Amino acid sequence: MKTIKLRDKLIEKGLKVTPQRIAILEAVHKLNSHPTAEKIFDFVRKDHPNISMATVYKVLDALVANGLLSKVKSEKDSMRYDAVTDKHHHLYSSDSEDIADYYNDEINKILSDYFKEHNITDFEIEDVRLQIIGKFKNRN
Amino acid sequence: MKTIKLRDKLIEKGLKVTPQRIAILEAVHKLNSHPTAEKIFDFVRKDHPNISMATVYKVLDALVANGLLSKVKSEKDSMRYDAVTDKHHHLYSSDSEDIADYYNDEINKILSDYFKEHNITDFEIEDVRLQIIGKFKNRN
DNA sequence: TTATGTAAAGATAATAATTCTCCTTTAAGA
DNA sequence: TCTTAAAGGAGAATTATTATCTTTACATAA
Ligand SMILES: [Mn+2]
Ligand SMILES: [Mn+2]
Ligand SMILES: [Zn+2]
Ligand SMILES: [Zn+2]
Repeated sequence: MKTIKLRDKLIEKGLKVTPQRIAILEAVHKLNSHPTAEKIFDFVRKDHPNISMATVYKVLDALVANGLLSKVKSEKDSMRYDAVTDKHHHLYSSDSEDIADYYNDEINKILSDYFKEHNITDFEIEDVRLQIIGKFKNRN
Repeated sequence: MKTIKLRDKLIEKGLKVTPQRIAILEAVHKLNSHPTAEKIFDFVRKDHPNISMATVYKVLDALVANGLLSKVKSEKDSMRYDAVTDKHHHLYSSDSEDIADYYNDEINKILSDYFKEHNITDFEIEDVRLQIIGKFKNRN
């Protein structure tokens, strides 16, 4: 995604446009691997050697709160960040920390139709996400 | 679940039977709310005032590794533990830290049938779990 | 039944991830 | 250009978890 686009998204949300925010947004897009805050920090530091870890966390929080990024749960202690904010699911590796995106509108429809007919007692569904656990093949 | 049952499960797995292990297993069963290590510690401490937090973590790890408990991912920093080790899904509250179990064999079959016919490129599925996010109603 | 080896428990330090506090800088609008 | 609120940087603090080291006690066999 173009920097100018990211800039517009920030403005749209009433957030100040700062080099750090642009850099962090770009980093998550470029890394494209559900990076941790640490990974993002290391990447951004190349161009912004004075950026602080606290800034990374504060910016990530703000971007997630405004829907420009999303958070992904992981088995490990650290949070993972995601440039994809559209509805999608995740493939989790059972033997590494790899997480991959999984888009499937067919299954979205199956689930949405199912839960339209079978509602859960005392629970109002807002979103349904799949955690697909398994092994990535052809990795070298 | 009876203490004697828990004792047998430990023996079956070749784990030494200790009062701490029994107490922690019982605690997770009794709390029945996907408790954190801290919550488990507080509960167990009533009967075992000398138990250490390190023991709680070590025992939880051992029990999870041996399939007597399971772990549940959460949005927050801390892990949650689950007495239910059978296949099931989770309802996550979008406005609190509540997590509830959700069993549904019908949907298990739908998903398993679906993925039997539509396999994911370069990925071998081991398990599919639903994260159902929404709001619990009738809570007081 | 007691002795003994080993796995586990307890105390506490260390580490890792995240948040907070406080001060300085800067983006954006007047 | 000036003003000001919002954001960034440095580092301390907090929280969750893990590691290390010593002591205890479960399990088994003499
Ligand atoms: Mn943490
Ligand atoms: Mn941690
Ligand atoms: Zn994703
Ligand atoms: Zn559960």
